[in-house]
Amino acid sequence: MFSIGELSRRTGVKIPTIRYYEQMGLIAAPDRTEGNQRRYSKDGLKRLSFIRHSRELGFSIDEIRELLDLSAHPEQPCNDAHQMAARRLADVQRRISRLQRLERELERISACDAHTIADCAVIETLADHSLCETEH
Amino acid sequence: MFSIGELSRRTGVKIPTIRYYEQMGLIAAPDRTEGNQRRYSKDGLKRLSFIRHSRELGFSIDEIRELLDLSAHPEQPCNDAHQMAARRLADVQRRISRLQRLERELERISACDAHTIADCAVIETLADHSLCETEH
DNA sequence: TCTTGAAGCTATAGTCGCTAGAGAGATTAT
DNA sequence: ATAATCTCTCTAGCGACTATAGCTTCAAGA
Repeated sequence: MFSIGELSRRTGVKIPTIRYYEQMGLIAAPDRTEGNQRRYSKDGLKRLSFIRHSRELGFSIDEIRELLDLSAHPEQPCNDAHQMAARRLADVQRRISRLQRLERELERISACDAHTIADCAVIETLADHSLCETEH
Repeated sequence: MFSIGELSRRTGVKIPTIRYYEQMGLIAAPDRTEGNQRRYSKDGLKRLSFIRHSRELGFSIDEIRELLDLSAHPEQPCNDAHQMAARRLADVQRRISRLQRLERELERISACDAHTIADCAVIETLADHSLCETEH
């Protein structure tokens, strides 16, 4: 049995966030002590780890809810789960290539060595979109 | 002179977002028609393009405010602007490498070809963090 | 000139995923 | 017993928008 602080330490999820997840229905309301404090079981710990990990991978709260529903029916086909992972993957890849374009442009901007704003590339480049290497 | 809709079309910034920027003090309140509708000048267009472009590069509203302040004083040194670009760049690079780790993990997850949830990698992998290749 | 339909106005509330604070009560260690 | 630390609920705030309702104005055609 863990207190909420203990659970927080073990999962790396902040205390208010745990309570928020409970409110959102992602985790069940746990048993309470006589003094009304939450006490979590190993199961609660596992579920929260699942959630944390999924969030880190970029799944939204709603998607995690779906995944949790899926995992509650282990006899069913896992197509849905795979589709979700594939969507996540595609999204992550899109974000990567977008960021790489930004990286190139910021590198270009940073390379300038003018001494006053008047002839400095940062403002110039940001002001005039047509100067960009790539569209975004 | 552009209407707000025209400005929106030309910059790709949505109408409510333009009004929001005005409220936040990022763009000046423009002149109005007799009937109280906003009318923008070329300058307004330029400024909004600057803002849009900066947002796309990941600058926050506050950072953009700073950049706009800087550009209003072109006689000053541009160190600040460069520092901001450099910070942005470092941040973008961090985000890229983080996403690349997620990409690898999601690829691994998606590669599974089980037929039911019970022996499917998605849920498994998400549930047990220790299975991850890398820490995150 | 009149009419009609698109576009614009303000104000308010909602989104997502938390995070922070106040003020009270519970638990734990000494 | 007491002090220090945790935890409780409730409310409000964050950033950067987005949506809605109910109204007014504009521009183009008849």
